[in-house]
Amino acid sequence: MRSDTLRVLLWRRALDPHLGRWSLPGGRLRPDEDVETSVRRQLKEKVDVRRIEHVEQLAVFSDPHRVPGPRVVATAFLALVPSDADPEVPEDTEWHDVAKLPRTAFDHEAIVLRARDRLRSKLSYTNLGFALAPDEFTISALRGLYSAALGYRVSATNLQRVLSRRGLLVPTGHTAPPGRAGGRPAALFSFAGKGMQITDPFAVFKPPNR
Amino acid sequence: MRSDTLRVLLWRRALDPHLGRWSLPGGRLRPDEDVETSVRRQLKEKVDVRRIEHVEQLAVFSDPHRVPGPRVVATAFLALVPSDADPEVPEDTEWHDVAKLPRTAFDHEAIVLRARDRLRSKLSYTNLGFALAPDEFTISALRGLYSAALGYRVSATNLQRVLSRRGLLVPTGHTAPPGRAGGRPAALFSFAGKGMQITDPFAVFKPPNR
DNA sequence: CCGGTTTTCGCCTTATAATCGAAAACCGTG
DNA sequence: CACGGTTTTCGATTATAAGGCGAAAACCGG
Repeated sequence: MRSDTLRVLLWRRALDPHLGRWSLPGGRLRPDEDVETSVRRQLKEKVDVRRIEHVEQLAVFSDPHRVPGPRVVATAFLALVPSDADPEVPEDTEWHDVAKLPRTAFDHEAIVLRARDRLRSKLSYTNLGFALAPDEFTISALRGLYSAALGYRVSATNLQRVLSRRGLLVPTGHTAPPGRAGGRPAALFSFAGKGMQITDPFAVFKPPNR
Repeated sequence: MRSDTLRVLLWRRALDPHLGRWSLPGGRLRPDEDVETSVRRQLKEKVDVRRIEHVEQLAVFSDPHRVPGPRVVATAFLALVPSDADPEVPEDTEWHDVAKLPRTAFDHEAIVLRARDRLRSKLSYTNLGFALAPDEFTISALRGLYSAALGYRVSATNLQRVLSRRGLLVPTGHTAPPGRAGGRPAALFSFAGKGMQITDPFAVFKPPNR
């Protein structure tokens, strides 16, 4: 996630099935690890991504013909890094705007879109924003992130109020330097916690009392 | 799902790792099928379940030690049948109350609980009720189903209003025979559609206008 | 016809989200 | 240093969704 675009880390395939096309980082599962530790290992190995704030299972992709040759079952994951992390990426690896994906290898485009959809819905009913935002941020910066991820303009006013009421947003007291064009300096905020947690408005039909 | 309890179909293992314990139906993935068709096949083969109204991926369970011996990666699914289906089950297979699970094989208890949680949350923000309810039902019957699945008493009044406003509930015009104790005969309803669809109140932060 | 029972419906309250506009706090310039 | 231009912030108001409650409706058996 850079400033105002939702992005995904892809790398050019160096091997032959679909050589040269962009593909998601990944690799084989070792016999002594579960899928999540495998994913974390692969991210550390192949790309230098520090500060992975969130990792979650996305879905299994298992179409017998999703890759040429013998069938390969893939367990796709969604992993998020803050917008200010934007790490050095190794050779043949680039961040791509999810809205303008290049030609991808295999079914990776479908996987990316699924991940995007997952992110979109979870942004609304969880605190997942913490995984995209820097440690400190202004409301309008946050607005930018949410807009980019969700795909539509969100109101800064409303975003602040909703997140505040949910107790997710805490003011740091600090204030950001005003932009080159002047304007009131923005207050800095940070997210309350770091693990993902859903925000109840879920349990419609109400738990007994409360 | 029987009347007022959330239930899961388990069968006694006939083979040795954990012989005799209750386990989820399942089996190996064939090289020419994807995981979902595999699940549907297995359900048809091993248990005579007609009217499977919903099937969705739950999660991958891949702990290296989840089963003794060489590691087995499992892709767990959530499948739902209407409460009135309650099919004939073959030998060594039984419906078990999810609230009072017996000793299960491997990590199957964890899987069942995960499935239960998934069902619970989706009941609130999707039309997934259609997969649990008969084609026609009274509001109080539906209330029973939701209460059992969610684990807390839901108000029939509110349930009806919420589902109606969402356009999920349509009156059939028919009316159910009153119970043995008398009382006003209940109107019969049915769900609007059959595929799962999420009910927007999701997109908080608002799509532009509307 | 009458009490007992269950369902249905309307009215009211609460919670959450969205809209709007004005005030606050900064810039650079004359 | 007052001024327009700019961006952020905040309060007041409206809209929408959900929950509580009780009265009315519609059936039973006697």
